[in-house]
Amino acid sequence: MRVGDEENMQISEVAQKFGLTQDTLRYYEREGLIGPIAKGDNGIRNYTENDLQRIQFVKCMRAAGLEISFLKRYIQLFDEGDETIKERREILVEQRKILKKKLDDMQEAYDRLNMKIDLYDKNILDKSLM
Amino acid sequence: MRVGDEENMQISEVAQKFGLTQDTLRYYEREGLIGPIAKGDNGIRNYTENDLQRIQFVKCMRAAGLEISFLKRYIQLFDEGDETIKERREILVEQRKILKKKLDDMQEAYDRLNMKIDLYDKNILDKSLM
DNA sequence: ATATCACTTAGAGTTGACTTTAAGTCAATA
DNA sequence: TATTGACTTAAAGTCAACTCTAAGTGATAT
Repeated sequence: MRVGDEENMQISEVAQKFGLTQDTLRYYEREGLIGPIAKGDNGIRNYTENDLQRIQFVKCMRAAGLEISFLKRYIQLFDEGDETIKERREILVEQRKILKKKLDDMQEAYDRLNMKIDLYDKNILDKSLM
Repeated sequence: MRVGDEENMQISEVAQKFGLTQDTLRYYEREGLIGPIAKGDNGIRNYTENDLQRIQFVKCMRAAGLEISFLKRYIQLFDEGDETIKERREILVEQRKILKKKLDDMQEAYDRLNMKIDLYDKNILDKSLM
């Protein structure tokens, strides 16, 4: 184990923990979604607890389909401090709206799939209808 | 108006009706998701009621993020007739599972956005947390 | 008749989000 | 000491799903 940084993780461990690839983690950093991650004398990334929290946030939002560009903007504002609070709130509300629409669309498709499967189970299929 | 086909629609009308572009409709057809759409003597597509139902199905599923390749496969099986019923049901169940996972991920992100916005409204922001 | 408009095709280009490649450093083990 | 493994970089490549371009046809309006 590396001495003097028992609490920090390196990229392979972080990738493992979140089910992301190392490439993706470096890509997110390049794009300004996380970090910049501090590096040791050897040039190797050392992820802090705070870094991990941001990655968790990004992962959750990406899993929901929020765009890299939005996350980039939000995190940028976040790091700029308190004077951006109003704008941050606004873009969160905007994203929530987009997400809500997608959730509704997906729920509709989900219900439709359920009904469809139900019809398959009951052997009552309309040959003209998908 | 075109004579003898009052009940059918041409591509611009269909595009309008579903909020898709003409390019997308032709692309879906090329990929085997809909049609092949019958064409008049002039070579222009004439969408039937049945075509519209399939487009509606495809649109719903695509809005939920189901892949073109799955839709292509499903529709292919559908057109092959009754001996594919078992397989069709199986792939529907598989897609439902994928969709459920996405719905859950999105619900999680949605809840998180809601909580976040709530904190912004109450002015209780933790400076270290996204 | 000439221009405009809606359509047609094949094929090339775009976008977002990774993912891979090539070439290299460094530390630990056989 | 040599090789293995984990890391580093910049840049090119990939993939899905469109989206656009170029070149053309055929019907209708001026």
